[in-house]
Amino acid sequence: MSIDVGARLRRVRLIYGLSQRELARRAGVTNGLISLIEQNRVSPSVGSLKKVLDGVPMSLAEFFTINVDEAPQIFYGDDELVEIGSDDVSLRLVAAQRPARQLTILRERYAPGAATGDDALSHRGEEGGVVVRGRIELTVGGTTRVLGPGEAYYFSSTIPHRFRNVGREPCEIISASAPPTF
Amino acid sequence: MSIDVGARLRRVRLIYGLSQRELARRAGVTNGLISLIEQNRVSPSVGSLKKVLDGVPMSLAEFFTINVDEAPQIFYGDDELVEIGSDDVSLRLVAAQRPARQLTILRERYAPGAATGDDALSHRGEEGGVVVRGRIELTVGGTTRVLGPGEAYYFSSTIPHRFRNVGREPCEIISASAPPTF
DNA sequence: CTCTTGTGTCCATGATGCTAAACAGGTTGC
DNA sequence: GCAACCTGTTTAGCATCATGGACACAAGAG
Repeated sequence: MSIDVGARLRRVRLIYGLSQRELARRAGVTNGLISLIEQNRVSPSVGSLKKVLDGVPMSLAEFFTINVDEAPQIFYGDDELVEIGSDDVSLRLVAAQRPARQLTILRERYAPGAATGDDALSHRGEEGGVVVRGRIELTVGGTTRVLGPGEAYYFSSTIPHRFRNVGREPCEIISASAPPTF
Repeated sequence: MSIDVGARLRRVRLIYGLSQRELARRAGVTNGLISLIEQNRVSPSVGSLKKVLDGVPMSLAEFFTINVDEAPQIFYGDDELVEIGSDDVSLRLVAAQRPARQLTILRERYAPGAATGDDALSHRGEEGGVVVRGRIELTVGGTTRVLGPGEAYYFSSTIPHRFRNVGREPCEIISASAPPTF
């Protein structure tokens, strides 16, 4: 069938946490147009679609390339980590099946209530990590989940993300990112 | 600036050797529309562009992904072949600068008495060719034969081989080999 | 409760895409 | 010569897109 431009746009917009009006403002179009496109009530001109995507920003190539069906796995349960270590050195690999990984490991500790800031982070590369102690609220794109000890995450750093300790005890995470930003 | 949809479409269409009318017929649109799009006199709707590309066929993702700037060179003039041989054995390479070549095509010219060297050649892949002018003595493994114009050869490059011009006039061969060694 | 501010949807109208057909130029064959 | 057929371009008119604004609903603040 035809490409579901509407669903794609809606997904992209929500991943970046924008309302129709906010996206419209950034793109220099009307909110009504965003609404009509997302409902597939119109087939936007390439020019219009480009304007809209410039507000994200995202290229037309990216837009038509992203797979809306199978989103890459973001959250991993305790039992979804792959053990690649030995008896005395346990190495449990996150996103083992994800191709072309390049990781730098960090150890992060969050005080109760601490967060990575009011604005969401967004930068090059990919990052992932494991909660060792405490509980952390992680927002990636439009999805939010509270992770506890043993649970993990892995996502592309270009998707806006934010960490916040919602527990009463310190939270500890073993994380990795690439390419190194520090 | 904006994506040059017109140039992209024209390039795609010509790569596939279609006229505006033929593409229009396959796509179920009018030839006028193809013309207008290629001139960037309109910004086609995504739906229309998809219809057009279905006539190729090509996906929207492909369409926006292809690099329209660096069009691979198709035709090479005599002086556009890169010389990689020596004085008495001239090897002129086709599409030398093209990245990720799968094939090495050479126009070889042997001066009278010239040879590829005292030791026999041996490398990966397969190679073959046709003698265009003169006579060449080709030794492959234990077999030797003299080939004249119109005659050809094909063998696995791992078998030791050697070329030698046994005639009194220059010998010219068009050869091909894969994977590329240059 | 009202008022404000956010969300997404709907509608009339002007802007633009798209079609059908005519047009102009080039090549082939009679 | 000209007729037939190809090529890409242009144009009038109709269909569709895109806008600006109204509308309905929900969540908070006072």
